[in-house]
Amino acid sequence: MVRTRIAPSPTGMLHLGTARTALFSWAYARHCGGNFILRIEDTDLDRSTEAAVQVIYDSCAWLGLNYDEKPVRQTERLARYREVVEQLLKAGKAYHCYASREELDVMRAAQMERGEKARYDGRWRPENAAGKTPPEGVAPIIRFRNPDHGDVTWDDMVKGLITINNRELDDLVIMRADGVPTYNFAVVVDDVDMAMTHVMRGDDHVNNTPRQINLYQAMGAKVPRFGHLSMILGPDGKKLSKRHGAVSVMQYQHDGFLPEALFNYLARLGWSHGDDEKFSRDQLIAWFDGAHISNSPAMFDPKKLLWLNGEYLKEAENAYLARLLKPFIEREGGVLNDLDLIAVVALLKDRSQTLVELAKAAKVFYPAAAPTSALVADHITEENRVPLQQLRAKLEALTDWQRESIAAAIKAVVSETGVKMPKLAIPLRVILTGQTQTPSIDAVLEIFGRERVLAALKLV
RNA sequence: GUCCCCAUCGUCUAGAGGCCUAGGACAUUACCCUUUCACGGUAAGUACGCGGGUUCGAAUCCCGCUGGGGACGCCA
Repeated sequence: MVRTRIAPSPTGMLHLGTARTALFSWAYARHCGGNFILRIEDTDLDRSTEAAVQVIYDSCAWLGLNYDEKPVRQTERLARYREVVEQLLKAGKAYHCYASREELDVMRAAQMERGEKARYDGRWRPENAAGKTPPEGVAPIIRFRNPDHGDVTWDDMVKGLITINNRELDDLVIMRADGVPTYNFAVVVDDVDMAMTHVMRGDDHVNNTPRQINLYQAMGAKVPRFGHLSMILGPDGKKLSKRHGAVSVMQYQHDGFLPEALFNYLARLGWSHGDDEKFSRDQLIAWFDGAHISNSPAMFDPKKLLWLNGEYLKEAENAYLARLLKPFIEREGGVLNDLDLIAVVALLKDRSQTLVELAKAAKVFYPAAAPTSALVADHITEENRVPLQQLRAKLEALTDWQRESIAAAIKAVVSETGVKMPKLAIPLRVILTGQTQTPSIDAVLEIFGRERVLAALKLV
């Protein structure tokens, strides 16, 4: 049974990169009929917050990344990590290290200077610590005794065979002095205990993987299949980060994106299925078999996401959109009743790329929005005053207030008076909305309603 | 600096030796539609980083170079 997971740390928002990794893991599990699990990696006690945990839940829920089991929190498993550490210590596969942080900084700086890769030199390894007395009052950390020789090789789901020599690796810290495990250790213990079969994560973890494989082996556990997803880059070609702008999932909700659009975009970034650009969750599940995952980094393209969002907006159900739009309307300080909201959405959805845009465009329909008299004066000329008055009469006489009949009334005025269509439509737009650019004027009149239209035309 | 990874239009990508005078999508430009602005439709330009091999034949395989990215924490 395939089991995958996403393991974010609750230190702020859910990053787009994390979300994409989650999406791929989720899709793969779903494709295989397996399980997808959420694990909160909160071992960084200083930076983890409850609020951030909630953000992770919210982000997953918004994107529809449903998990199959109760989320696991690493801070609830501290006893288990200590238990495994004890076993490793007893087996001579881990040891206490008394080196101070300052001491290690000096060591690394010296190594870099010599042109070497910075790595722990093993000064407290059992074989080196023989004659040493641990410094007074220093609580030791615990390091994993990494093998000295040989290669670690694994067949990566996306990159193929990767081999790293143990000489490149050092003895990683697996537990802090306070008994809290570090990432590399907790991950392995958890993935073993949770029976993970496939571990997908960012490319930036490639260097951790060989050490983790050594840990799996030291624990006598089965090594899962790894898949290292290439990075998402910002427009400058560097790893996507906060300084590039919006990188948090919930920010996109706030900015008026539909979850299905972000979902689709993220799925398509670094994965492909022929020429398919727009696809549903079910299609992704059907197609996502672990192949066709790109092994080169991909730049995040906000324009394409915007386009996709526009596509999803166009095809979304009016009632669904109206519901989503309401908070955005309120944010813009507007008021529209539910009936109007649906009509407005129906009219504007294929002209907007985000809910924010849609909400802004909807402003012209707010009861409060009144044109300035100066603007009106500019557009009411001797040429169109009479036609506008005629139109008012025709509209007043209409028995139904439907777009089609309104259009017919306008056309009748055009043919009877010979005034050009724009000369009639533009002033109407201005009188009603204060803008020269709006959707089709008959549709606008319909939404405004008979009373508001007739009242406005009275001023002509 | 050391190690790891990567390399097709500006961007996301298709391409698993001949189907490629390299396809799709976003973006860009032009035209059409049109009551304005959008939507939509049609079209155009734009790419296999360089150099060596292997092969009858290479975007596809190998090597080197160049370029880019990542990692080198008691962060995850």
